Amino acid sequence: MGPTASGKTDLAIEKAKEYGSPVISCDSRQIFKEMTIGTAVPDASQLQAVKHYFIQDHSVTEDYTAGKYEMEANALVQKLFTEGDRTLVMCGGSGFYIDAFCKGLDDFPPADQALRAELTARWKAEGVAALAEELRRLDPETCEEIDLSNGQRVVRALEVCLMTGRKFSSFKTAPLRKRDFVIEKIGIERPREELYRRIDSRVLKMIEDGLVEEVRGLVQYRERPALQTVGYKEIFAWFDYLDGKVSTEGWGPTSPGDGPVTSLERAVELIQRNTRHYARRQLTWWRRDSTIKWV
RNA sequence: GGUGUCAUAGCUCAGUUGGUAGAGCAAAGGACUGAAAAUCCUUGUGUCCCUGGUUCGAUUCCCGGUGACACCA
Repeated sequence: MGPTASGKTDLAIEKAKEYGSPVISCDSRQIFKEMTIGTAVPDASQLQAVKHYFIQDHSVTEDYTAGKYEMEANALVQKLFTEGDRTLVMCGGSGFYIDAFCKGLDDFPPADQALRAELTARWKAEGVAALAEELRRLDPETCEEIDLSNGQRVVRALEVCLMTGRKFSSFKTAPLRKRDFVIEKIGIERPREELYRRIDSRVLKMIEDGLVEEVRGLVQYRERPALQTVGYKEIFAWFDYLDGKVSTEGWGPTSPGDGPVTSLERAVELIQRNTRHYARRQLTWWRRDSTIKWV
């Protein structure tokens, strides 16, 4: 594991060759087959060098989730282990997915998309406070735990309460799943300045490689969760500007204070900045995990 | 060369009827149980361009300087 642009792909392939293992990707965006340049999937020669799993094998039209990944990845790993006593290499930057794989999620029900859409619409129209109030009636314990200004969290908690007739908090009691294999976590660490330089130049490279064209081909899917992704949402916002649409509906393409994306140069700046923000969030996630060996 | 305007946080700027100042962005830290590259929370002392003057007190008013911009020659 490691923040974006830290060099995970190369290290993973090197290690996979060393152990005679495939690479099991643990990346919430490289899993989508329609996204290539903006997610920095391994290139053709890298994919040829070592067998990869969970790289571009689901469609952006699917609602892929950490829960699905936990099940699919564990099933795969069980199968690979039965084929021999071996060391397997997993590689990725999605902290939530990594934890779902390593520690498991409790038995929360998956989302009801219709209900979620309804609640999300209410969040946008009435504000989080209205939903938080309703959640307080149904599940006061959860209200004490989660950040009530976080719309996504409130929507999910409320969604589970309404779907099941049970409190969201009542699902949270199960002990962590035990895995019958040993996990060794290795994280790539780089000086912040160097990481940021790598991010900036990689974004430039993506543009050179044709990111804009890739994004243009995906406009029909822009509302899908998969496309709420750094590198895509900023270019969608630029397209909006070109089309004369200053305001954007639904998912925010950029922060409210950013203003309209008036040029490709501006889009690139925002992608670079948002990627740096993402890298910081990754590092924050991992900082509490003392079992990671940083190299 | 002349006239005018401006000079405040890394950036863009607000403000102080004279009592040493605050927003957005950046940056840093944090949260995270099926949207997670998502979503959300916290953190703002800086020679208020420099010199001198007026004043109990100047970043604020005045003189001069420097720089930027605009207009006129």
